[in-house]
Amino acid sequence: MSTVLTSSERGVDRVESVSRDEAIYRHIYTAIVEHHITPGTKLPEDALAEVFGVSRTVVRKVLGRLAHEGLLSIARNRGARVAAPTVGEARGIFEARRIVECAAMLPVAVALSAADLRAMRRIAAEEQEAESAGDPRQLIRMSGEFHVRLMAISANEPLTEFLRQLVARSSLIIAMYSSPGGRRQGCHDHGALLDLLERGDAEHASEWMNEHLRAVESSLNFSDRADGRPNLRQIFAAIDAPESR
Amino acid sequence: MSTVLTSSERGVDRVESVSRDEAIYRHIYTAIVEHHITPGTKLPEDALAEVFGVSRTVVRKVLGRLAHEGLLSIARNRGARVAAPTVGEARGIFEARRIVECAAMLPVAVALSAADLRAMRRIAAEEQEAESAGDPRQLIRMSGEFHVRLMAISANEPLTEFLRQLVARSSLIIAMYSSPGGRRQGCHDHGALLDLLERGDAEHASEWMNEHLRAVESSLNFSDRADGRPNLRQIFAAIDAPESR
DNA sequence: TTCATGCCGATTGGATACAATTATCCGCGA
DNA sequence: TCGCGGATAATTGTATCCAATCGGCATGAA
Repeated sequence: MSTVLTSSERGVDRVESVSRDEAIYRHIYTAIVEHHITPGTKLPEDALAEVFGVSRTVVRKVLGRLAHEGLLSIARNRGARVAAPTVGEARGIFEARRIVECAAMLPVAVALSAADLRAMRRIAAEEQEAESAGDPRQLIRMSGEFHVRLMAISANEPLTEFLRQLVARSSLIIAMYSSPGGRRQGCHDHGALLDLLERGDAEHASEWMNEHLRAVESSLNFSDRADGRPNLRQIFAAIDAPESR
Repeated sequence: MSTVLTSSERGVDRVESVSRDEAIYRHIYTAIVEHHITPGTKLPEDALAEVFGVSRTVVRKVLGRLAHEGLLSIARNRGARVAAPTVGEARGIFEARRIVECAAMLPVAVALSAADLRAMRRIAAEEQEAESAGDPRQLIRMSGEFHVRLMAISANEPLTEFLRQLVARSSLIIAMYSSPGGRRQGCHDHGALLDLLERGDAEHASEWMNEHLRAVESSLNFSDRADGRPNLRQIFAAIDAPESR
């Protein structure tokens, strides 16, 4: 536990230009987005500082950034926790994605080059591979990558950055609300969207995206755990009946 | 210069619940957005710490937040400066606003209540007052307020927060590129948009917003100063001709 | 048994000290 | 006179220290 990661384990020496802050940021970011740590998990400054071999100062900077992106929630004097979006927040995030991603299909279709299309098809293929291989972690990574890279084709930096945050938070939402029995959220083939864009049919691409995001959202199970803390009254109302029988 | 602001000057004691960080953040934020400090101005940690009567630690935290919102640019070991968006960045920001604000007109029109409409009309009226009074600072504040509050009606927190950042950065852009001779950017009457929304005509509201934002953008003068540093070649190419004449 | 209260350990917030990097200014040489 | 180093001052980056706050636990009373 007290072992300090080597620089290769931290992935620092691979690209020398990446600062130490950035490397630590990516570590925690990836751990959250890829479900290595679950919503609600506490992230004590001391422990992180020890793990990464730095002082709390730099850890706090990184935590502040992650909190600003909505991946952590920091309560004063109570430290940082992996964010646990409420149902309301989750709905808001998906609504924002629908508005932004659908509207962006027009500029994306306009800017789409042959090279872009090739790169996107490659990502879609890797996504399919991950699905057949039953690798949910890789699947969620490539699915997010697909949406963000698609937006990046619009060459609009603010929108792309915003969507990156929304996609990351979507991953949190999936960690919290994905129903075990529900079908995989990646089952929709992103290739169909690329076909539409290749034809320059931004109109239908936008509609496709809208339905896609709605499908992902409705595959989630928002009813189990109520907003905020669990709704004890509702839970025990259901349990009492069998006992009294 | 070395005078520490009193708590009333900092606006802290008005609302006791606002933390010190937040108060300092708002001070700097307002100073930037309302053009009290111009793009490119350096903000040394020491000086700010002295002015606000805190240590560099808290100043640094606030600066980091502002940088993350795109209002400051921080270069390593070179400190923070008020951001100076390039022409490309400026275009990207306005494009993002068009995409987001136009698409949001539908949910806004759906959610619009009578109280919302009243509040928005009040803001539009204050905007008009500021314009007739020739108070550009108040005008830019109310214009930004109008757009953000309008988005807030959609009750979508991520989108509203994103737009708040875009509007703040738009203020920076106006500070850099507004042509002195050009007509005031607030000349478009926001009341017309409210009329459309009152009728529930989201379609035309969206079109109106699109044209409005294009009008604001085209009232700017992007040709004078080129991207990044001044394009010397272009400048001297224009100057050489008269000399050789 | 259960709830309230007070103390103690643990963790975070903020300030200061020190290290590292950069910018500036001055002198030197071409 | 202009350009080029080099030394120094200024500013930022990081670590550590101390104070403040919170949560947990034990104790005691109802």
